[in-house]
Amino acid sequence: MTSNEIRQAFLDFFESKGHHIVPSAPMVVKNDPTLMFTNAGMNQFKDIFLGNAAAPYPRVSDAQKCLRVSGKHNDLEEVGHDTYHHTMFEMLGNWSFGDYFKKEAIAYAWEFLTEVMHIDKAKLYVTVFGGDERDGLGMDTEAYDFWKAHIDESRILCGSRKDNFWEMGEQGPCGPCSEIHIDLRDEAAKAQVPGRELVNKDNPLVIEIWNLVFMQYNRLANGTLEPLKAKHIDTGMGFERLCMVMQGKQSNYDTDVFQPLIQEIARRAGLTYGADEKADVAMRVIADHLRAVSFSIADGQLPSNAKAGYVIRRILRRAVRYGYTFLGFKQPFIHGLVDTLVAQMGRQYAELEKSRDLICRIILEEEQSFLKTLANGINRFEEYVSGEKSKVKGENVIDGAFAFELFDTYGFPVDLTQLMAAEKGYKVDMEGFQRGLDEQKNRSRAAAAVENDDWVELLPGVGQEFVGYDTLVADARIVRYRHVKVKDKEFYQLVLDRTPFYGESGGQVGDTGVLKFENVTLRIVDTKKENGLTVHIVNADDFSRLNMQCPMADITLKAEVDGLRRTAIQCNHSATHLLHKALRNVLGTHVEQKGSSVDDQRLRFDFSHFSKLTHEEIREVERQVNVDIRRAIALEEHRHMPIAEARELGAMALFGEKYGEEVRVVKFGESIELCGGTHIANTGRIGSFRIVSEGAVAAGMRRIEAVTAAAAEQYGDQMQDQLDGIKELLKNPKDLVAAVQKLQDDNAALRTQMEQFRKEQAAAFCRDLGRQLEQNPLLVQRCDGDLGQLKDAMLDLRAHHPDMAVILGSTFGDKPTLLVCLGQNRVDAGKNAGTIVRTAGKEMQGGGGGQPAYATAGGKDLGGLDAAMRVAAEQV
RNA sequence: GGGGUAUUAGCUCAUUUGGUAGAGCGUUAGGUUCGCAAUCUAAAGGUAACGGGUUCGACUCCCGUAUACUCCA
Repeated sequence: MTSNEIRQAFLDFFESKGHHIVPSAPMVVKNDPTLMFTNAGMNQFKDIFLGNAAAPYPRVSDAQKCLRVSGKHNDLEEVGHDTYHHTMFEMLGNWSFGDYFKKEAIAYAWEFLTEVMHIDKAKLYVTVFGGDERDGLGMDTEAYDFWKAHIDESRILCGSRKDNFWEMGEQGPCGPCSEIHIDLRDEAAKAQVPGRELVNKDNPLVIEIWNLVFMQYNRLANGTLEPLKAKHIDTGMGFERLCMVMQGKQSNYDTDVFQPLIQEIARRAGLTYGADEKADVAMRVIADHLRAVSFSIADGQLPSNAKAGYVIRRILRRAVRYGYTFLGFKQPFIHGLVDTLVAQMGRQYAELEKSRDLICRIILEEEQSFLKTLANGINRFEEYVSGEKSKVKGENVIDGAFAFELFDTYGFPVDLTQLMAAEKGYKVDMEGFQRGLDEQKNRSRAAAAVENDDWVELLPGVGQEFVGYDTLVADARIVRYRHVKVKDKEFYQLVLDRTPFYGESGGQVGDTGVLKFENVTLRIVDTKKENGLTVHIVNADDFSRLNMQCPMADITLKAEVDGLRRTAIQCNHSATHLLHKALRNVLGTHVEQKGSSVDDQRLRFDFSHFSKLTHEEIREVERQVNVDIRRAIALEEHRHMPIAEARELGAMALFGEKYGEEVRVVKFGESIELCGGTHIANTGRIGSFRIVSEGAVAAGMRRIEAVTAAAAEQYGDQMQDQLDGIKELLKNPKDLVAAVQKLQDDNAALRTQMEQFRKEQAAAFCRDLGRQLEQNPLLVQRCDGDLGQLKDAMLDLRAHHPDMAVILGSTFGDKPTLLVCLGQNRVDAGKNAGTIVRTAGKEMQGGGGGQPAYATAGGKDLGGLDAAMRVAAEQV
């Protein structure tokens, strides 16, 4: 079976068992501060497990793209060196939300593996939770008994809490789990060591393929467990591993998921996969990382210098580095592999196919930039080795601090430093390097310390409702709150049962406003969304005042959104939709939203497009948006439309966004988008729209910033004021541009004339001094003039009068300046203009310095200038 | 979020206790050539990112801001 057939068989199987098949959620996670990327199949259902959202279907199944590169699961450095670690992989899963439980989950898994995949039962082992004293839990006998019906008891093993008790985090839903393992070894190996002794022992051929999690407890903040009312099933099967089993391979990388990529890499490198271990590792690394990076870009996460974007950049760089070192790719090559990947997976993941061009360009640009970083590092390394520093220590040792500087500041991988050092017979002081790295880590950890107290539940089990589409004021009760401390700043986070406040999401900023209770006003400084919860961030002092006054569980507060600010935000958000449509009209339908940020000041819109917008294009886009504003189109909003119907309507969906089965559709005339944000009731209220800037963000990506309403007027006013100011200065000419042009031309001509005049003056001055110097090589004189000009004159004179000594005193403003210039013969005789001006400068309460032949000094006392000149004259 | 580095001519980069801002490429003009490439000669091109401070004097030292790069979280 091909990998695509296997994936389809899985989905078909669970569909036949009454499961609803949902698409993979984006790999890049939004609205969850604890997670940057989807790292497990259950991520997109986290809201449901936490009880923040209702399940759309009782039974669901999918193939989810996942990325494990940061946090708890960080497999990055393992990838390539073995046969089964990946950054990006697919997780096949089936879920039951309060529907079926252990019995069916076990039966389905067994049926799929043995009757659909026809895997030999003699190769399979299962594990169940063996109990844990600390939690006071006994063995999961339920699971054990259900398994007994399918498999011989000698193949059921009991596992520890580490392997067989699954938890999402410190707190929250959790439960025992049951894993299915497969023994892929040959008969001889099996005869030597029985498979059951190798389960969960990191043997690459006795591996876990499926984990069935039985969520039945909730872990409280104090560590104790309470039973869940609704029990859930959460399963995850490694797709690449299943492919390996089904295709009779011993490595994930030998399946058709990776082989097309690996073969293409081998072809381009002129090598054969399997011939050399180091080259093989490199090829696996590149194949894996290409997938991770391409899918991330398709999901809208570009490589960048911070956070999630930086993780993606690092993955790509690791691939470039392996190709560079072990496969001899000194030029960008990874972008050339995108077509192979699209051919392999583009059918299952349409976003990949659609973003092919963008992915190619961005990877190419990143490769070029990293190769530059490498070249830069190599230069620095060569400089260091050829310089003195490395020889001071006597030994051929590269200072650890230097290796760390290369790595930390210039991004040069330390293993490359080691490699280059070895070629020159040097060693790198790795202990010193590690010290630097440790210090860095400690600094970061100390700075990142955030203290989150536990949630205080006031109204357990009470849900929350967002009413902000329809009203800006609502009565609300506090469901729970917690104290948060970030670097000496204290806040409280509140969850309300009803709220008009929009939590930051989809690029729209959170609302601000107040909560009122009797004579107490709580300022809400920001509103955020966390795992589907709207969290209100409240000033700590305000909250303490309220807290002291009354029992908070009983009171009802009045929640009021800052209406003016919200209106400004809504104008910008609605205008963003109009802009999106206008851009597609003017530039073409290749234009797609790649990022959007809307607040009360301005809107920012990133989109795919490959060249700079011309002035005319910008004007046309602006014009179309303003026409839509003048048409005063009423907002047409569908809050709960089935996604299929929305697509039918032609609504624009964004890749990288997670959509449920029911979506909200926001329609202004021909602009139809899936959007959860808040909007103005009628485009007419936007008033006016101006584009403020247009520029590049990355290869193939442009950014527009614009303003609307009052801000647009203000922008126009500023421009007009500037223009009026210029006009007035130029006495209101008929043609302003021509007038400015003339002004510039005149100015240039005058400057040339002035320069000419100055040169002549300086030349005359020089001639004059020259004549005097022929009479007497010592010249002491007061003069006025530009210091720079005098300098040029002096240096010119020096060339012709090796015996000269010129001392000039001048005043600039109310400050005296002394200038001493000596001919070469005097310098050779040991005279030093620098020391002379320094001593002479004291006469006018100043100091100075310079070079032996030419020096200046300044002072504060104008009256001392003559004395200073006299002192200098005595010393030349 | 924290640390480090950088920002100098259109581009790539030099400039050491703070004391005369330069090079290569590119541009322009001229020479050589029927013309082009090539080459020679010359010229133009600078608010040293921005804003403060220290100093007689700041590209250089200090503080702040912006942008980019980079490492850590």
